[in-house]
Amino acid sequence: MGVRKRREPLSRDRALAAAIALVDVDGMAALTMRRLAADLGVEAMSLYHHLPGKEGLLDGLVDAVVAEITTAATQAETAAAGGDWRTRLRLRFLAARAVMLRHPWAPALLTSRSTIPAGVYGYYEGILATLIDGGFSYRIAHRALHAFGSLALGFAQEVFQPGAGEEVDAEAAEAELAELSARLPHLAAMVAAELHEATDPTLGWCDSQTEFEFTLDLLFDGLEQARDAAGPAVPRTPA
Amino acid sequence: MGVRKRREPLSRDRALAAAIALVDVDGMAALTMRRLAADLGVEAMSLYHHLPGKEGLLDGLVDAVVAEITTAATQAETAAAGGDWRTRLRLRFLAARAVMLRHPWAPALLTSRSTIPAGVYGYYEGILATLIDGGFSYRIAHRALHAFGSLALGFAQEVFQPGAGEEVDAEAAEAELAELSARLPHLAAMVAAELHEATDPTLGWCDSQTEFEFTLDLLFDGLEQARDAAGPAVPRTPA
DNA sequence: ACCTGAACACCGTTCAAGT
DNA sequence: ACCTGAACACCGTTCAAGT
Repeated sequence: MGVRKRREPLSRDRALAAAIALVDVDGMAALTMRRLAADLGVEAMSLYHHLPGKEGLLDGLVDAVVAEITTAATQAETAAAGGDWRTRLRLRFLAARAVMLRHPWAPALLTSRSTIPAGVYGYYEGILATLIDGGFSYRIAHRALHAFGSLALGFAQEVFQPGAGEEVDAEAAEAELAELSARLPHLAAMVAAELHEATDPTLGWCDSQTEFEFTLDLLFDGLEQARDAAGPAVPRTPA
Repeated sequence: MGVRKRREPLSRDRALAAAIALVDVDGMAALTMRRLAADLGVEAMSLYHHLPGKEGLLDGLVDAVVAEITTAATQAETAAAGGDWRTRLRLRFLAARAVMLRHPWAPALLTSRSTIPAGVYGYYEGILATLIDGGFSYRIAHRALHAFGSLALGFAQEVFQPGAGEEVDAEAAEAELAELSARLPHLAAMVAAELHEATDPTLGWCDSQTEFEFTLDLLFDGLEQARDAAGPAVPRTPA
């Protein structure tokens, strides 16, 4: 509270840390050069001495998130060293997901950038190493990377999910369901069936954690079969 | 050419059509109220009589794309009426993909919106009908929808793809590959292996169409097994 | 009713000036 | 070297005025 004291000089890292704190709380739309500067107790133009403009700031945010993912995922994988490729990748992806849950703005930002963040190459190298170690050919490992898509970075395309700002009202959900059943019978039946089994009878009935892991297993199973159908292409190094 | 003649009055549909034409050519960043108005031969403020601001304009774009997907996918599915669920869904998703290829800006826009476009409910109803007809329970069909994710709308999370603006230079690719092999051996080996088999020896060696269909098959296979493991929950209507 | 010009409150950014 | 204030060229949008 009160006047902000400026103890340490401005720096790129300090600016990025403040930017992340800002968007974590107030969202991406609140991130302006003027606002970020104000949070740092500095004038907007000072930022340009440490960051190459707004676009460079966003690149910095992406790099920071990728670094956070890499660290968390590597740590998770090494904790499971010696395990099979499935559990090692699973732990990786779930660690990445934990990072994404801390930074809800990250998926949209990551997918909006047109250039590949340099850090993801290192991240994919780790995933690839696990796959090759698991007996996959480069061909199928390559396809696996594509198949994982955003799951490898800890998030799924959530097109079918109520907006974050939308309050879920059980009564309104009930009414909407009745209206739905006439026009969209299967969708209404599905929601009704799932609501019946859910502990929390609202429209927010999708357990994204469960869905995330289910899709992961689906892909793992399929890839395992693709691997065994083709036969091992890269011989394991003798122990 | 020369002076633009204004024959028909401004309308929401005419504004949206002009907006789509604009972003198809010049990209999302070029879409401003002033620019759109100029393209329509009108003043920026006139747009507000037919659209509720910029945000409403973007919602309109989303609705238009979803409508285009729904039309194309429904048409594709009816052309395959009587086929099995896999080929019906496959044709749906590939039709949606064709729409996305026409509108490269659409994936980022779709994923950036926080509210669900109303039109997607109808689209998912169709997918769901096919799944239920294919012998799936609502439970697994629900998970299938999540597993498909953005694939159902015709696009994959392309985090691992060179930027659209980046020119691919074969010589530079070779040099980059050499640098890569020291720091990222598996990634370099994978690229080298895939380059060797590719007809077009550049860094743009990922065939996104093939990858799209591969992932689709992976998911279809997995879902089929999940269905058969659980047994049919919804009895087929007698013929 | 539909369209307009001027104006307002914001942006990101340039630039010459401070220390 | 690092920071600043004023200014510029943009935004989306409001509003009173035109027809």
